[in-house]
Amino acid sequence: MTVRTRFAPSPTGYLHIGGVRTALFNWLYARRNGGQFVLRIDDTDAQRNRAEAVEPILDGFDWLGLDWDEGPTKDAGGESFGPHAPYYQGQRNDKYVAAAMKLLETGHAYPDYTAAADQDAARKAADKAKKSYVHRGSNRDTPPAENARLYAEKPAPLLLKVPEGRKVVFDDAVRGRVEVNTDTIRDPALLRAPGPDGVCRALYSFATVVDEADFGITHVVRAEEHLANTPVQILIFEALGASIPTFAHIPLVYYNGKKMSKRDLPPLTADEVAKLKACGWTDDEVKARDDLNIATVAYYRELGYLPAALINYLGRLGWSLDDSSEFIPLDVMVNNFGLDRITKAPGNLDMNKLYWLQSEYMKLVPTAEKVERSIPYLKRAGLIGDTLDDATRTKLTAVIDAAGDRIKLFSDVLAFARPLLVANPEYDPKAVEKRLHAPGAADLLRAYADVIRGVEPFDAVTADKALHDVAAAKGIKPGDLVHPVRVATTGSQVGFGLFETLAILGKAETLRRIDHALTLIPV
RNA sequence: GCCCCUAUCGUCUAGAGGCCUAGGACAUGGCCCUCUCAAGGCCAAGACAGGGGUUCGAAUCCCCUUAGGGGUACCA
Repeated sequence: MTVRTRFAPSPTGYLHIGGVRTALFNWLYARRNGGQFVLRIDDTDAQRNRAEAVEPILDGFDWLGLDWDEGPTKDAGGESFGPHAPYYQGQRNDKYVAAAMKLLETGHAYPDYTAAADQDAARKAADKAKKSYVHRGSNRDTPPAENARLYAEKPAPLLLKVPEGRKVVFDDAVRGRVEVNTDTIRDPALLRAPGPDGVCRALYSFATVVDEADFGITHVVRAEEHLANTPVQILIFEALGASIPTFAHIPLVYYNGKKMSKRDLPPLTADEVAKLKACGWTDDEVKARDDLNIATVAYYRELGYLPAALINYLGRLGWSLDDSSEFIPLDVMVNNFGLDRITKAPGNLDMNKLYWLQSEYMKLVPTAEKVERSIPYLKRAGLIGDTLDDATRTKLTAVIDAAGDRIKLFSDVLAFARPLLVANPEYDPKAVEKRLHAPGAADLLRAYADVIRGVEPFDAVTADKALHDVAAAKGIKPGDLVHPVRVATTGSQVGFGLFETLAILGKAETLRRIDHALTLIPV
């Protein structure tokens, strides 16, 4: 039997990284075993079924490279592809109703006419007696034929008749054996009472089981929050006469020891906001994007993380390859993935470690590719137009090459490229104060300018030699000259190698900038 | 309340009775390299939640306690 896994997000308008990890495990397991990975949209909460809510999810998967074999089409227009279409639960209600009617006829389900008030009272009474409330509906013991007649006449919530005095046992692929007594399981609602449109809509647990059976899902890998309703679902599988998939409940992803709820997530740091603004974002734009937090894929994408780094990090969170591997490229992960090495305890999102992995992956990206991938960020920042002319591309390539490992995120390219791409650098007042207003700085700059005027050819090596010559002649350490020259030509105290910087600027521009910097120094 | 799950350095984890004086990684601290910033090299500090058992022997098995978490809907 081929392995078939699935991921079933609710359309909320953004893609949560906890969900991505669950999806990744499903995807990995399917790919490892030559099976299929199915994407299903759980929109039984009908009103929210809008393309705009689904799009960020599909878009995110696309960016991450997690491809699905069956499911909604990428345009998020509401269409599906695959042998079991549609893959939107909102479009599958007739199937759920049909399955429920079968259960009604076979006596596995019954309508419940219990008044809400009576149910509440019973619940409160049980609570008072320190017992768990296990709901059993009004028509539980009515003959099936009678119930079917009643239901046709007067539809009500349709409940599953949970067998009494039994144990539901299953072997969870990560938790191990789980046993639950059916006497502690309430009769769950399968179908709601008719809505305003007269339709009886399926509840999540029922819809999911019907779909799992219909899609032929063999392995249900999902978040731990679903562990508790697994016994109920197994009972539904049994009533349906469907084969029961293997379950694997993976622990949640926490942040600072807590579930990642929006209010506990940190706001964007000043550094992150600065990076976005360097990429051309306005304060209002940043504020308007309330999905920009560490729990969403959008955050990583906008700041310029590599999908490969996020995937590695998320895959390694709660799963390990062995006792020492941290850097695990996707192909290695695919070839070695198994449900048996998933941890049982929740894991905390560690931004430091993710960032470290990001830098490791970034080191491996060839310069030409870095250039290509930086283009959207540079465009947004207005540093380049719609097309990248050859001269700028050459300059940009040189910048990215010279910046090397300093570029951790694609948004970092801006900090290195801007001073060199722009007509005049912005002078950081602190840098000017410290390096240009230092005693003797102007003389040193003039001395250096005088020397390089005659240097031919002008490149990193000759610029370096010229600086050392000047330093030696003046009897100072090279560093004492490097600093003022750096600030004079880039406006900043930090950057990659000074001589690479000067080479990229060229002799004429270097001299022009030094001249300009001299005007900033009071006589 | 009731049902269920979980528990190793700050964090992610290795560990399935003796290979454990508990290994690796991120983060942290120190030193080296160095024109700044990165990168790199070396070193350091840092954990089996607590208590009972079982056993010749327990991080590993059992029980209790404690602490977290999930569920308890005509939500998903």
